[in-house]
Amino acid sequence: MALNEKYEPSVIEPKWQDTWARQELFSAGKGGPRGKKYVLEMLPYPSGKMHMGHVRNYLIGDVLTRYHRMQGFDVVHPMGWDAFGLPAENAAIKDGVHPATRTAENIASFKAEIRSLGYAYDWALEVDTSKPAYYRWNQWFFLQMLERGLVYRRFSKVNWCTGCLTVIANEQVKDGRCERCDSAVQDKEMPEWAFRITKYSQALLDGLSQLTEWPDRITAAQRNWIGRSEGVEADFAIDGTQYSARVFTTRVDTIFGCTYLVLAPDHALVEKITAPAQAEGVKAFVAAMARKSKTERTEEGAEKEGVFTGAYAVNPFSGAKVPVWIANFVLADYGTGAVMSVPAHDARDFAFARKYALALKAVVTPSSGASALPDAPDTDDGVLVDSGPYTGKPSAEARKAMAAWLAEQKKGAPMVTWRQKDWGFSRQRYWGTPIPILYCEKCDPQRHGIPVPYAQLPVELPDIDTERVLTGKGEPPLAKVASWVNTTCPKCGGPARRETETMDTFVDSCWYFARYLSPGFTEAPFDAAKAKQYLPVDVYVGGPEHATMHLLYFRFWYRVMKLLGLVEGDEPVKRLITQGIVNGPDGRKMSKRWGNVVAPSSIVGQYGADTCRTYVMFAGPPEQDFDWSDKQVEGAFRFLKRVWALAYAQQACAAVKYTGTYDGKALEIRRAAHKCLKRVTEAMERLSFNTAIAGVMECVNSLYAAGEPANDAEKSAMAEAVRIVATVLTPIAPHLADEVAQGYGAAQPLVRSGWPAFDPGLVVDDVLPYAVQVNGKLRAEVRAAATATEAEVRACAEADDKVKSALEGKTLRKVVFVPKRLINYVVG
RNA sequence: GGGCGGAUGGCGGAACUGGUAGACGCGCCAGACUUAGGAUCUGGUACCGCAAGGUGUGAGGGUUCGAGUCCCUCUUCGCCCA
Repeated sequence: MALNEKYEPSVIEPKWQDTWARQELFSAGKGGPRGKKYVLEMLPYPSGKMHMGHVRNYLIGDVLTRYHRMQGFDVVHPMGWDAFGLPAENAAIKDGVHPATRTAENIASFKAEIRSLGYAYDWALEVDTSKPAYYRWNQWFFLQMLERGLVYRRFSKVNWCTGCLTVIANEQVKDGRCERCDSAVQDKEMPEWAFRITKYSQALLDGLSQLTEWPDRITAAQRNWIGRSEGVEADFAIDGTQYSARVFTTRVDTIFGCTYLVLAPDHALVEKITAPAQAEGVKAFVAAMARKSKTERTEEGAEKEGVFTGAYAVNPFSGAKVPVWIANFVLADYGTGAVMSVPAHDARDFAFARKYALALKAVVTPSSGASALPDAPDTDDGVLVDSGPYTGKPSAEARKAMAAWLAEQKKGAPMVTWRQKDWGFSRQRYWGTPIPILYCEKCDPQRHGIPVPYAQLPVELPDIDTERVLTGKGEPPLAKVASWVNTTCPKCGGPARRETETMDTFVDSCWYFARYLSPGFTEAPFDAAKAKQYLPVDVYVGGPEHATMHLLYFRFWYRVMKLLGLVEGDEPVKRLITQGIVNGPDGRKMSKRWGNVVAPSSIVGQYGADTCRTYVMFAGPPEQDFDWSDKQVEGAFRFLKRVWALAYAQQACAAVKYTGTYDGKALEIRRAAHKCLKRVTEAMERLSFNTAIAGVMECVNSLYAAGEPANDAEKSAMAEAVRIVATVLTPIAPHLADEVAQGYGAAQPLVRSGWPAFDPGLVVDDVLPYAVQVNGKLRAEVRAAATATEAEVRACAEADDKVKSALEGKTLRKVVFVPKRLINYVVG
């Protein structure tokens, strides 16, 4: 089919999208000579409109999918919907549209946009997490984990978002505000369900060393988040009482320098040990702290505040009596809720001691020898002084010996504490997975919860009168649906009430990638045989903001799935790519607020999907942020038009049959094409998409420079070159590529024709430029054979006038010769 | 404060294991074709200098025949965590 003179993306793009879909070009499971590749992008929340972040995210996966397909891999590339969640429910509160309706509409329009960009998904694998067929397995996992002690109900201080009216995870709190809606977050005591992720803290930490193909910043973020710290617990008796306070410290070597103790304001001992004279002040302080959230209390810049309790604690090592304080910066739920303060060797203790004029005692001389005291604390390890029998020992040695002594005296023990907490996943909202638990007054008076029998799964969300139930006020929405809440106890057959909380949507995204492989499976969450075949995911593409949430949760879940015999191996994802942010043209984050949002649909409408794709990939390396540039978009469009115009002009070449040899211009054309092929192939392997595109541009430039092909050899070379250009452009600009290839006689989409190998004989030049340096400075450039010896290149170089004059009158000390590159004369 | 990234022309960015810095694109300048063009094609474009030549990858030092690349010190910007 002949090419049109004009490049019209709005005509060819929908045509090829239909063709690919009809031919099921991207369906997985059809085998491949080179094995499998699982390419995955993070499960999107289906908001109505795509933004450029999505475009870039899916593009990286799409380019890899097409490229690997062409290389002969069996590629799985699925897409689905993180369909539960707050936005749809909040919208429902506002306008009364049922979340399911809203979500379905959003999915439809999001999907249409995905299609308009030409993404290569296997839609047969589509998953929607808000469907009972999916979330019943969340419930199944919950019950399995409950049986194994990995789910439990606890009464604890939770982060309560005053805007979303629900509990949110620690990971979702940013600067004391809700990451989603930016409302204030309060501490609230309430019961909640939690996953015992801390049981896997060590495993998750150890597993990071396997993740060699993850960006360092992500593994580092997880390491910090898990926050393993090794130390000891030590008991300080409270003078004159039978109580003792247990402290946790990583620096027991400084314990002889402890000059006071600090308890969390809500520490259980506070009430018991406060001296009557101090009672009033302490009470007021505790009450004031209770009103503040923990992020408020501990965030940077927060003033360190405290009060004296009037009690004294006894140092287990020295017997010294030190005052006991309570302060805002000590939290009851971290470590033991009590710390020994050593102002001479800890920055926070130092600041606090300064403020309240507390004593300071140095017990470690820093290894550098230079002490910062008394203006700043010495926080480095060193050698102990004034520390009884431990005096003279280095810090590390002292820590061991002191821990051993504590254990022996039964006054403490070596201890590892973790920053990571268990994952509370109860949400007081409607649009989520119901937690499969029942409460029966008779069988379960303690309200521990009775698991719903497996046979009764799924516990489906009831249909609701949206306006009545989703009011954004009062008790959890599900509690208002009496017909659903009231049910029968599976044990006694008497009346029971359902749990009205739903699950955090991070549960959904913990295992969706496995569900994709067998989305209709009904016997288990997914078909273990498929999982064995395709997992782990080879390439996972998504935003770095998920470092300590989703990317940690799903690693945890993978280990649970292994425990349940569903998967093999420890880690779900081999290679992680975290794409950079697409900012607005003004360099600010794209946002309605700044009016700098560039909608993908408008770019597709104006220039076509291929231009949008080419630009986004050309703008920079995948992991790097970039600012949108309308001018560069024009540039991408111009390039595609140039490709098109070349293909159109040389169309007649496609029919030329030539079997002779190539020389002169014909050979040059072939060299340009094969060098391009080599360059693009190598760039693809390095995920350097921008330089891959640059390589194609260079080739197209030289094809223009070659001018009109004059004979059959040149015409045949030109046709080959255009076909190669179309082929290597397939991952980036697939519609244009297929249209051009078809114009040049291709009978099938390029994805099926494979990725060609370049001709090694055509990518090496016989004659190369050599740099000639004198003492490392460039003095000339000479041309010599690629195989030239040092003597040959010297002969050429020394014939050059500039080189001659630079060498004149100097003593030649050495000559450095780098084959194919340069020669450097070292003279004195 | 800690961790991780960056810093290269007017701009986005190239430069694989140390080997001709600035590929490719944008912008700009000039020319061609045109009634005209913000269309298209061709050429030029790191900086200083008429030139010869010199200077250049955030700053300073080091290793090396040779450093954007490796080492040390510092400045600064961004992100994440406190």
